[in-house]
Amino acid sequence: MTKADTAGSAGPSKPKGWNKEWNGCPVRYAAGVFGDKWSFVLLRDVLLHGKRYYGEFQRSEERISTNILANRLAHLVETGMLTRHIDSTSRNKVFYRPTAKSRALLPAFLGVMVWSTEYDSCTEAPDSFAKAFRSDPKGTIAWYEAEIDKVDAALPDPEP
Amino acid sequence: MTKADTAGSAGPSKPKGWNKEWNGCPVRYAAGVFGDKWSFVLLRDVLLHGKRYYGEFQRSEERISTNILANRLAHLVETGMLTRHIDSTSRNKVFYRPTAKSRALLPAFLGVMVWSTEYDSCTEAPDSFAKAFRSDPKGTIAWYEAEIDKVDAALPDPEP
DNA sequence: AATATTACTTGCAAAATGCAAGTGAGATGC
DNA sequence: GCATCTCACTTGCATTTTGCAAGTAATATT
Repeated sequence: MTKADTAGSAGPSKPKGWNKEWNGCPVRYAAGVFGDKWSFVLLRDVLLHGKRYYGEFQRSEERISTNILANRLAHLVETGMLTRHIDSTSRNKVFYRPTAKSRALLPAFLGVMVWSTEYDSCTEAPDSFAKAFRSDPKGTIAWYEAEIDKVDAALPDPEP
Repeated sequence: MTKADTAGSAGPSKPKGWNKEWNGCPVRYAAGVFGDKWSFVLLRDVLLHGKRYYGEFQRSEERISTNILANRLAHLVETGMLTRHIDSTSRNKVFYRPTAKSRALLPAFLGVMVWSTEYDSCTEAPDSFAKAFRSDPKGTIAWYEAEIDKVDAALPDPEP
């Protein structure tokens, strides 16, 4: 068994309620896919911060522990939010790419950010962001989509 | 000490990372406020299903256990998403009302629902919902806002 | 006065999380 | 060709959170 095949084979089990019965209702479904702190933060890293490599996620400022990171990445792959690839230029590295499904979350995600900048008194997001999104949501979404495309275009050929 | 004063005084402690350091970044802030299964589902009940009373939340189909329910309601009150009131017509009952802050989440919330209806193959949401939101987001939001107003208008005079 | 409701609280077992220390495959240096 | 390093996880164990069942106190009902 190679290292690349073992991902998600062990470690902590999934959070409660992340089973087949936890869908049907759209809110419940969403909660099952990204309704926990770490999945949410990882999606941010992928969609907004251009992070793709395991090591990049690990180094992000929230300091997720490595077993939870592995578990959540596997969960996001399982739920079709990310795809996992071996870096062809350095076969011991792995990267994760957002899928159409996770990219389709961008509008809602940005909506949440606008809400946060309005209600978090210590927000670090510039006022210009909320302003831009409110005056031209489609344009703002398109800008983020383009950024994602740029990041993915710079990645090596995905191996599997 | 009266019963009405004891809410949130004990029970399980808050989930990790729900402290003062977990803000700044808008995504982290949002995760701190409603980035867990139960808070998310409770907000759905309040914003979309017109639920207001402790007993109503308890009876909703996900069967939240009563200690977690009390804990999450207290958390949502603390974070300014809900206000807690004693029912003046039956002083052993308590209801919770959405604030401007939680109502401001409606657009993002509905965006998430549209996403779910698109990607959950067993979604129970009608196709008409996503269609309506996509063709007229503002109108759809306004409709839900009006529903919330109706529910709140039917409530007894809030006591404290 | 007795019983029922309602909104929680408490105790305990089960599960998830966090941390530190592995492990094994592939890259790198010499 | 072998030691060393990097990288992506895994494992074990202590701590924390969750879930369940059984209270409890205040108010309402009969």
